[in-house]
Amino acid sequence: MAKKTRSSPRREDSLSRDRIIEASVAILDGSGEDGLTFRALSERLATGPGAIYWHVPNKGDLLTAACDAIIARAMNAPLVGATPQAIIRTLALGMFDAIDAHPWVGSALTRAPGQLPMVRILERIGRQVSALGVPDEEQWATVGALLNYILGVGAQNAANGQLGRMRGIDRSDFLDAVATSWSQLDPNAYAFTRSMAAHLRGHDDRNDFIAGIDLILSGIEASRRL
Amino acid sequence: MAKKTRSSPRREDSLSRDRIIEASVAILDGSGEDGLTFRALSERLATGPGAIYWHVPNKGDLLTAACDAIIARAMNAPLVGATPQAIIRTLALGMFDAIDAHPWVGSALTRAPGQLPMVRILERIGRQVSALGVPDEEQWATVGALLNYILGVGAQNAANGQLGRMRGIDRSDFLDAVATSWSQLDPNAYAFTRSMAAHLRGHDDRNDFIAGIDLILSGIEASRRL
DNA sequence: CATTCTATTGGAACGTCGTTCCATTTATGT
DNA sequence: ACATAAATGGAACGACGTTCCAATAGAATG
Repeated sequence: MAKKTRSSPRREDSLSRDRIIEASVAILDGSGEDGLTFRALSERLATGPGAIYWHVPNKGDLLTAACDAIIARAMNAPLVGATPQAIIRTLALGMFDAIDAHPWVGSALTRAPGQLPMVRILERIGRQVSALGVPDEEQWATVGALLNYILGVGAQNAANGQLGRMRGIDRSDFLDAVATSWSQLDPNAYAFTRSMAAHLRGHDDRNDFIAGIDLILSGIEASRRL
Repeated sequence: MAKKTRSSPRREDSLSRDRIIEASVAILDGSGEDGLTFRALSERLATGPGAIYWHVPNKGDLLTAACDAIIARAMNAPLVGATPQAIIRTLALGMFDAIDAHPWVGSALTRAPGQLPMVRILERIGRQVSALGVPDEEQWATVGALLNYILGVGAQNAANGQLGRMRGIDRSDFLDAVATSWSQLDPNAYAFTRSMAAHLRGHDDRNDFIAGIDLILSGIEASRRL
């Protein structure tokens, strides 16, 4: 890769970081994480791997950049919300929907700690936590609770999609298979897990996700009242 | 790979699933996720890749099995706790410490959704949530909040360790580098993140982690009182 | 004890990946 | 028009997960 210089492209059909990222997102959406290879990318862009490396340092950075393109879109959506709580809920749902539409974002996020995509989310949520009146010394832990919960659900959704794809079945069939295997566990050793198997079938991911957010929000409120 | 039959080994130095998993854990601890290859494993066990495949179906399953060995140890530790809350705190800290000692477990966990290692954690936490008096229909979301938070922190710790290793620096130096890059962000667009940069240096991961657990626990309590 | 059979072994080989290298092409500045 | 530098694209490298298969070693059989 090299430093950037020129402002206007030298050729009409020239390569650019943005075109590469755009193509990467398309491949990731269409073929999942494993589908993104420099060879697939070369073919789609009608070029060779070497040309791509002129614009992008390595695959990890490319994945992070593709992830950031999605996150930036999700976090720049206009926020209509009366209270900080309402805005946090909207932000969280925005993340959920973004990862639901682009499952690879879930795992890409966890591989880029402290980098741009994560910082975007941290900032948006942090401001609302601050607006909530959480004292300075508790803000990190509070934002961390929300952020890590969102990341945890996202990573889980990503993994479900990935495993399902590998076995050639869709997400709900995969969850069904998990529910079946849970219901065959030892009744004594895994009583709780067995009781959850029923709930796992046909539950609403999104509802359960936002219920978790509400739980944390009410924890924040409870702590604030002490 | 093949089906299991024999009970006693045919040779003294014979291969076995357990010996392979044990060696995998050693390699993962010593060289991180990328260090675990069938070639490295072959060398350590003084055999060839083909022999390993007789006992293990593929790399993914091997990683999950290695992960499960760590999780099983952590979740079978004796639990002394007066209240369900205290037990949940102990379990969560056990997970934190296990991932801190074996960072690769953090990312291995997210790649095995609904499988044995996750189920172990789900069961242990679920029982305490149940003991807490959370109504049946809220148990899934409640356990999910705790579990996903733990997973999120774990994945984050794993990623920090992995990125640090790649750059040849240790964890605290890596966090320091992140803090530096945060403090150079635009003051208007990233005011909150900048204010967190200071906290990031020299904070106690473990304390912040348990503070998040307490936040969720108090949210559970608050919801229960409604 | 000799022989057969089958579970296991270990190393060679295949296809794919990320990445590097480099000869070639294209636009710019003189 | 020519020299220079930016940008391209395809060949090649080393490492990986996995498959294949000829060789072994203990168990079972006679």
